[in-house]
Order: sequence, then C-alpha cells, then structure tokens
Amino acid sequence: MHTRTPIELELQRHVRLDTADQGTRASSGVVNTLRSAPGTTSHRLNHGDPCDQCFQSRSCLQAVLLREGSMDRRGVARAAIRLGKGQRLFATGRTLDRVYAIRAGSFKSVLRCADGRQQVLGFHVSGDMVGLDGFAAQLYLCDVVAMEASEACEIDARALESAAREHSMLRRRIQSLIAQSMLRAQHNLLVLGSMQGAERLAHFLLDMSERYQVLGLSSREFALRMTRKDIGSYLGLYSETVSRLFTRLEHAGLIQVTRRHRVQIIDRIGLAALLSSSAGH
Amino acid sequence: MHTRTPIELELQRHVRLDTADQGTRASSGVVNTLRSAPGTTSHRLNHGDPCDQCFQSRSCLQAVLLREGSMDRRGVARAAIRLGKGQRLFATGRTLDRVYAIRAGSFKSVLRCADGRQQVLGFHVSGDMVGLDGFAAQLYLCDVVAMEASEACEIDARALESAAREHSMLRRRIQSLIAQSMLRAQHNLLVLGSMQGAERLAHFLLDMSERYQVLGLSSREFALRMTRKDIGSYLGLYSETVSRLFTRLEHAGLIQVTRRHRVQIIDRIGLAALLSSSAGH
DNA sequence: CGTTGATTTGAATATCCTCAACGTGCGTGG
DNA sequence: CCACGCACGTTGAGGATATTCAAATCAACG
Repeated sequence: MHTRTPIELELQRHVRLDTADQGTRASSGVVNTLRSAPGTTSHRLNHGDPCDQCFQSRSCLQAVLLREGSMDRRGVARAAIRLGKGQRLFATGRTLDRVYAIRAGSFKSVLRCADGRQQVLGFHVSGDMVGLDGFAAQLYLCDVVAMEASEACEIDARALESAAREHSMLRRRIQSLIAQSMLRAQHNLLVLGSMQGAERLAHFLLDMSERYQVLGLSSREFALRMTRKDIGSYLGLYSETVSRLFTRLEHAGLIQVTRRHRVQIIDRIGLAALLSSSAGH
Repeated sequence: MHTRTPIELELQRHVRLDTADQGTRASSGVVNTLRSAPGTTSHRLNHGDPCDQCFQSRSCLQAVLLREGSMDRRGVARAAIRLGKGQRLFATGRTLDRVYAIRAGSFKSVLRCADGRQQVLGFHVSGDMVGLDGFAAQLYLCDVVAMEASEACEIDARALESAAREHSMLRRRIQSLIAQSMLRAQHNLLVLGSMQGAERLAHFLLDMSERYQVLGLSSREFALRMTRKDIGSYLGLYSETVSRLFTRLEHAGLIQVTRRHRVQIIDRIGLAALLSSSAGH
C-alpha cells in the first residue's frame, strides 16, 4: 500500500547525491509509472534520508539549512511569525521575497480568480514548505491561508537562492521540494480528472493519514482542520456531497467520524480498494 | 478578453530583468488575481518580449539561446529529431538528460499510473518546450507522445544548466518556463475542480485558439490533432461527453466543426460567456 | 472499395448539484 | 456558567449533468 513508487525512489536516490553533475547514473530502461494511491508526493521526499525528527523543534528546511551550514551564519532563516485563523501568509501575484517553513498549525493554498471562482490547491501542515512553487517565477502563485492559529518560519528568498547557488546539496533539496509540488499538482489533476467522489475522498483521507504518520502522529486517527467546503473545493465537489460521502464511508464501516473533524480510519484496505474501482477515462 | 492578467504582466516584466538581484522592485500592494479565462499561461510568456517570429525556423528557446550566445558555441542545442504518430519523446521516471523544443507537429503529455489509469496533462505545439517540468527533479514527470508526425529539438540538460548558471538572463527565462508549467497545472486544477463540461470545453477551445494565434496561425479556425478521448482525459470527461458537447456548442452557434478535427470559432464572445456561468464551489 | 478505428447518437442509469430545512458545536457576551 | 447567535454540517428531495453500454455513422488509409 504505502510503498514508494519508482519515481519517488528515484527522486530520493537523486537528492542524496552531493555533486552537481555525476556522469554515470543508470537511466533505468524500465518505464517507471506513477501509482494512483495516495502519498505519491509524501512528506518524506522533503529530506533525502535523515532528519527524522525535524518536525519537532525545527521545520524541515531549517534542519537542512543547519546541516548545510547555511543558517544563521548566512542569515537565511529568520524568526517564526504567528498567524490567526483565516490570516494570509502571502497573496497571489505578490513578489516572492520569502518562502516559509510551517512550524505549527495548518494552512491551505488557494488559487483565486478575478471572477470570484476559487480553488483550493492543497493543504499544508507542520514541516511543509510553502511558497516554493512560485520560486521560479519569483511571484507567489496562490494565496496561503492559516486554517487555525499557526506558526511559520520566514526564509529570505534571495539569501536562500544565493546560498543554493554555492551549496549544490542545498540546491538539490530545494529543487526536490519544487519538484514535489509540481508532482503533487499533476497528480491532483489525475485525481480530479479520473476519479469520482468516493474515490477522491478516500484518496484524500489516505493521503492525509500518511502525512500525519510521517509527522510521527497517528495515521489511524487525526483531525481535519479544514471545512467541508475546503475539502469540496480541493476535490472538485460541493460541501454537501463531501458530507454525504463522509457518512457513506462511515456506514460502509471504512471510517468513523466524531465531532465533525476527528476522523478514524477503520478499514484502510477497504478505503484503498475504492481507488482501484474505476478505470478512468 | 485576451488581456494579460496582473500575474502574467508581472511575470513578463520580471523575465526582462537581466541582473540576478535587483533590490528595488515595487511589490504591488494590490492583491493580484488569476482570471479564469484561457490563456493564463500563454505561449507569449515563453519569451519576455522580442522573438516574435521564433516559431518559424527555430523554436523559442533556441532563439533565446542564440541571442544569449549560448548555442553552438557551447554545444547546448543539438539537431532536431523526428517522431511518428504515437511515438514517445520521453518516458515517466527516466533520468532527465534532455529537454526539448518542439519544432513542428504536436504532442501530448500524459501521466500514467500503475493501475492503468492515465491522465492527459496538456498539449504542446510548435514552439513549446517540454520536459522542463521535471527539470528540478532531474526526472521526466510524465510521458510526452507525438500526436502526429513531429519534430523536436534536443537540448542537453546539463549543458543548459551550466549555461544558465552563468547567464542570468537565460536562467530567468528557463525559470519563467518552469513557472509557466506550474501555473498551467494549477490553473487546470481550477478548470477540473470548478467548471462543468461545457465550460471546460469552451475554455479549452479558447485556450487553443489563443495559442494558435500566438503562433501566427488563425485563431478563428484550426485543427485539433488530438482525439476526443484525449480531450476527454484532459478535461476530466468521457469521449462521448466531449462529442456531445461539441455538437451542443455547434447547435448553439458558437463553433462549427468540419471533418471532425477542424474547428471554427463563430462566436468567441458567446464561448467566453460560458466561462462565467457558474460560480464554482 | 473495404477495413479499421474514431466519432456520433441514443437510451437508461448513476452521480452530483441545487435548494431548502434542520441540527450541531463553538464562541461571545451577558 | 448559561444562553444566544452564528457558522458549519447534515440530510432530504428533485433536477441537471455526466456516465455507461450499445449501435450506427463517418473518415482515413491501404
């Protein structure tokens, strides 16, 4: 179920390499494929290998920066800032001057349209980096909003960039994070494009479960801090439909919901089985 | 209709700057927004400003490379290769050693899952760059398949990277292209997540129309080289539904379809009006 | 000119949206 | 601490939209 996909393994292997160019990497003739199960772009990708407890006192990249000797000495990382529920970390279109490592709490990133339409692109929890998707553009590509009282650590983008230019290891890690968000976006296109409601929700729950597990929290029971409407937007459904799907999964004995936000995964296998039900387009 | 969005203008402005760091860029306090209309990530983004005819004899980045003095002298660009219909330019998960500039023909990029599910992520025509979305990961993130007899120009990734490290202008252009594919993916999430069938198809048609216009071809009449099934996968619909939607748009007097693949846009305003019909989630 | 694969069309069904009513939990302020 | 208001969540019923399976039609190509 939660085995790494070939492309993930490849990515992991990749980001461990230190030098900028190594001539003899085996290009596996095998056609690697992405699996549809959740976790295709798991948190684990953030850091090649060690850093198992980076989520505790410091967020991932901070730990990386420390190891790389790129923090404090170079003034890259700054103090953490606090945000209340609903407050925005940054806004679409603004010049990207900082990226953020989430220290505590949870955020959503949402794409806003001029016509009022909006789309939740993803959710971020402690340990995640946000803002990196706009690093190449040097512009924030979406809004990032706190879903509860949260804390994030500012990282100066320019300093990070110049540090990355010198430290190939750091550069690779940043690139790996950017690749991760690219992968996630593309994978979500598959979810929206070829799964139906129940599958999407099951996928979402398993994905969240895995992310919490990586954080050292329970993968069996966790709290969803986002509203049904947010989940709906993320999954391309209406909040009423999401609600109905929750109860359907509950009646099917796959999950149990207590006090609206607390989710318990009863039958992980059954949930995963939902994902292979329809072949898609 | 086809005015640039704030974020696009910002991007354009951005990629024209030569130096790596410029301290005093105005960070507009205005909350920039994305519009839902097609063309959010148009071809025009590929090159900041000049290079209006780059699509003719040379593809975009080639022209850029020439101007930057990064081609031939450095051996970055290589000869074009030919592909027949259905042939793959590269495969998911393979180590990224080259990126490609499409010289002629058209391609689709498709995400493949282990369970057989697959999702068309986008279509690419003459002048587009493909493979750059995996540049950060140094892995191809999806398959790219020729939809007709096509021609693409190989660009050595490692040489390109090292050239980019020296030429900040080139680096910015590459980053702009990567940002473009990120933007496109995120925008497509919005399309799949918050539009219904007719809107999606209208959006797709207007997007293609604009892309052909940028190529100097007619934006009013053009050929769609992909199958209904491909369009369906791209838009999260079944091919039958796509077919029905085509005839519906035709009966509504918005488009005209001849010989299955030739599309004429009759009422551009009407098509665009479809996009603002539903508010979304 | 016939074969083949893609497309269109039809009919029945499933899924999801929509509107509306109601329930629940949370925080505020008395 | 309790009552209240309010946002969020759930549930129901009906309708719109999209899927599914099947059959017929069309266009391209040898």
